[in-house]
Amino acid sequence: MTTATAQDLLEWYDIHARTMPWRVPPAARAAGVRPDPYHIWMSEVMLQQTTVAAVRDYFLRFTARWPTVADLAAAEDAEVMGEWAGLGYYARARNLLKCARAVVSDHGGQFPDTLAGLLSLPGVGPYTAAAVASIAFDRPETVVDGNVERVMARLHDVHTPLPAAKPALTALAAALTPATRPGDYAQAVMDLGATICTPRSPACGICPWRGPCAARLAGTAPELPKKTPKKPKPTRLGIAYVARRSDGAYLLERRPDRGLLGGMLGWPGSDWAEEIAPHVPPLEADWQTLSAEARHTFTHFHLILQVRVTDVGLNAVPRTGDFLPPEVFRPSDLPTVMRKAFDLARSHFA
DNA sequence: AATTCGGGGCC
DNA sequence: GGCCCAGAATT
Repeated sequence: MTTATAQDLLEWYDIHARTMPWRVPPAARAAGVRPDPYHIWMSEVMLQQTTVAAVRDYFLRFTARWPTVADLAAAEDAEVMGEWAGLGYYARARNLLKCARAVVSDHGGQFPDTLAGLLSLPGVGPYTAAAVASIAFDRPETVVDGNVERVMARLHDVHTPLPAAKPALTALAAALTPATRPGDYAQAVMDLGATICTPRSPACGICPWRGPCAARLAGTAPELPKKTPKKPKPTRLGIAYVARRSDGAYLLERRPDRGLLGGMLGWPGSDWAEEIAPHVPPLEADWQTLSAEARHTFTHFHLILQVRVTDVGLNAVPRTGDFLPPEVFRPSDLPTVMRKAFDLARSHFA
């Protein structure tokens, strides 16, 4: 049994590092190229509980539209929320904008370069602060994400279930973090977790840490890390109202900043509960219920959304929401469940 | 310590 | 269907 070292992983990373739009490859980093802290921060926020494949196009659109943190700070809320639509966890988008504005107003447009400074920013927690500090500012901070938890649990054959095991796994990860190339090391562990030490059927035979891995020796790698079982998801019901005006405008409303889909554009409707909640339609009209419902699963419940549609004239006055004309309303600004409802309604209007 | 927050890709 | 994902904020 050998001992796991950061050096062994870095040598693997020098050859096998994945390519990502926000990443500076190890060879370029060695030649002195520094990552843009704005790019690292934005990619890390987008990557929270989100796959690299899902993030890539969003990252490219955001950085093309807002090339600097000052550009982003000057954006309208609705622009940023619309550009984030479909990526999920919309509190991230609200905090992204808050954070950009804080960097401009409180830090002279430069991201703090310490763990504590980064932790003070909205939407930046222990993981993201360590990622930006190590990758963008070359500080020896320890990133602990799902990949690191899995790699450490296997490397040391830890059977304590998550999340209880997190402090122990964090300590094990910290003990391995090197003083030199901490950013490359952080990305190397995550690449290892994403490509070799995967949740199912890990490729232990080609792992740079196959020698020192305790779980490989014990044969327990595929079943680690253990996790406490999660609660079943209930089903909730609701109604969404899609009103189309004769000029092509649609009746939409901005959801409150807190809670589910907070800050996002959506169709007026009932609350979502075990039964259809009592409510008043957003507009007095002849509503038609579509035969198909929109089905959608959120983090903690399934939703079956009944869709009601109507055509109204130019003089229609809504109780709630605003009619957005075609040149203002982009369906891509809608979160996914609202877009599903729109797709059903659109086939009705067509 | 538990819960609330999205969405998609993979079995 | 459930599981996973470069988690953070709230209660």
